Amino acid sequence: MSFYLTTPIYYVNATPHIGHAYTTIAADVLVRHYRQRGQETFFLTGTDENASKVYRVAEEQGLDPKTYVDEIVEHWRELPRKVNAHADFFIRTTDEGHKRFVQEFLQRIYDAGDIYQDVYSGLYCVGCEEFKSEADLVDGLCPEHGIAPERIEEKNYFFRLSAYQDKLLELYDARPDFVLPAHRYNEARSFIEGGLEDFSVSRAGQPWGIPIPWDEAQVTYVWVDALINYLSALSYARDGEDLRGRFWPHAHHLLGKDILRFHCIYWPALLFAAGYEVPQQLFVHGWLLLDDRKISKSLGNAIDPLDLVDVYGADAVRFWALRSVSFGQDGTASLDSLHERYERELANDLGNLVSRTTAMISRYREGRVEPGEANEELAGLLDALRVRLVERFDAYDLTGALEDVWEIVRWLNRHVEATAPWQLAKNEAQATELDRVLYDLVDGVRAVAVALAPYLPKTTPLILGALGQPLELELARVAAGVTPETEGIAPAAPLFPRVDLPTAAA
RNA sequence: CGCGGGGUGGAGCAGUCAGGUAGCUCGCCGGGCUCAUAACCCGGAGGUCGCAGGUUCAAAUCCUGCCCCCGCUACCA
Repeated sequence: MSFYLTTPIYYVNATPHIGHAYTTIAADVLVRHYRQRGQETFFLTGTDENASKVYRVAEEQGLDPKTYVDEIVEHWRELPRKVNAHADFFIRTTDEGHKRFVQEFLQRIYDAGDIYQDVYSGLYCVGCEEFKSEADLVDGLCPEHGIAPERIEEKNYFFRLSAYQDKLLELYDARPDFVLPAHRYNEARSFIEGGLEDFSVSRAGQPWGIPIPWDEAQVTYVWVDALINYLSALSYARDGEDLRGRFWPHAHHLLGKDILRFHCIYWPALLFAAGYEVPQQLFVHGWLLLDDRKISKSLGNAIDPLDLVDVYGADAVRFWALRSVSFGQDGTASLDSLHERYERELANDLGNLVSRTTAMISRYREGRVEPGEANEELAGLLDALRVRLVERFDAYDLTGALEDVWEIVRWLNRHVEATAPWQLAKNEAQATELDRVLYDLVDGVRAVAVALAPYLPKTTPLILGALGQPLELELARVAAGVTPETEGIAPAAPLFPRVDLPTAAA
C-alpha cells in the first residue's frame, strides 16, 4: 500500500505565513507517520505560478515573468525547509513537464467531448482569478479584494461539469470518507446536489499561462492548471520513471476550507472526464488563527510564528501548531501559547524526563541498563498506544495522537515518583528493583521518542542518542522490552533549553 | 430564509458522528519529593455542559424552536 500526500500548491505571488506552514507541517507529520508504518510514501508540495496577476506584477517591475517567478519561488522553497518538512518533489506549474501534462489532460477531455466553446460574459476579479456573480459583490466591489471586477466578454472553452453531477453524487454516496471531516463532506455534497454549472477552463488574451492545445490563443484557467499538478507531478518528478503506477490513485489531498469547492467537486469531475481515477481522500483542515493578529498588525512589524522557528526551533513550532488546535477545526493560538507549550510540555514534561532518566542511570548504574522482568503495565500502555496511533492518523487526528503520546509521558513522570529510584539506590537489597525501574524508564522514553518522531524529527534522534539507542523509527518499536542491554548512558544536555520570552515589539 | 464555525468549572479546549459516573492543560489553594531544565508528583475548591421544550430507564451527546458570539471586510492554508 502506498501513501501519496499533497499540500495545495501555494500561490507564488503571496507571502509565506503561518497558515501555509500549518498545512506543510501537518502534511510532513502525516507522511513521516506512514513511513513509520513501512508504507511507500510520496510527499508533494510546490507553487502555483500561472496566475495572470503574476504577469501583471512582473510587468510592473519590468521583469520577464519567468525571471520574476524564478526569483520569488525561492521564498516558497524556504518554507518547508524552515519547518523541517521534506517533500519528495517541489512542483512548479511553470515546469515544462507540468505544462505538457496539462495539455495532454485537457486534450483528453476535449477529445471525449466534454469541452465546448461558448462566449462568456462576466464580472472577473483579477484578485480572485475568478468570475464573480452579482450576488458575490458588495457595493459592486469584490468583497475579497475591494476592487471593482472587470466586465469580460470572451470566447472561452467550457467544461461540462453539469454532466458529472450524478456521477459525483454516486462517488460521494459510495465513499462516505471521500472527504473528511464529515461536515466538509456534507458541505461538498450539498453543493453538488444544489446543481452544477459548466465552467470556463480557458482565458483569452493572456500571454501568461499554459496554452490550450487546440487553440494557442487561449491559456488554461489557472485553477484547472493548478489542480492537475497533483497528477502531473507523478509523471515527471523522477527522470525516466512514471510514478503514477505506484501512487495514483492512492492520493490524499490536504487543503484549507477555502478551496473546498475546487478540490471536492471540480477536481474529481475533471479526472472523470479525462479518464482517470479520483483520489483516495481529501482532508479539509481549518484555520490556525492567531489571537494577537490585530495587535501584530497595529505594530506593523508582526512577529510571525514562522520567525519563531529561529527562537524555539522547528520542532517546537510543529508541536505547538498541531497540539494547540484540533486538526480539522478552526482554532486560535497565540505566541504566548507557543512559549507556554515549549516550556510546560516540551521542556518540563519531556525534556526533563529525559534529563532525570539519564542522570539517574549515570549516577546509580554508571550508565548501564539491561532488560529484566517485564513491566506489564508499561507494555500494555505502549501496545495500546501503537494501535491508537494508527487509528488516529487514519482519521487525520494529529492532535489526538499527540495527546495519546503525552499520556505516556505523564505516566513515565509519575512512575519516577511512584518508584522513587533515589530511595531504592540507598538500599543494596533493592538493587534489582532499581534496575527494573531504570530499564523501564529508558524503554518507555525510547518508545515515546519513536512515537513522537513524526512531530519532532530533530528531537527524536537526540533522545535516542542520549539513551544510547539506534535511530530505528518503525512504529513496531513503540512497544516495551525492545531496548537491549545498553552502556554508556550519560546525563543528557537539556533538549529544550529555557528561552527568553520574545516581545512582539522587538 | 446568505454560507460556515462555535457557546462545556476563572482561561483555553476534548468529549457530541456510534446516549450511560463531565475529562485535559493552564490558573488558584494545600501537601509531597529532591533523580531532574526552580523541573516532577499528590490532593482540593470551582461546572444546572447557551436557553426552552421533546424522545428515552438514561441526554453535553438524539429531535424541535429560540438566544448569543465569531469568520466571510489585509493576507491566505
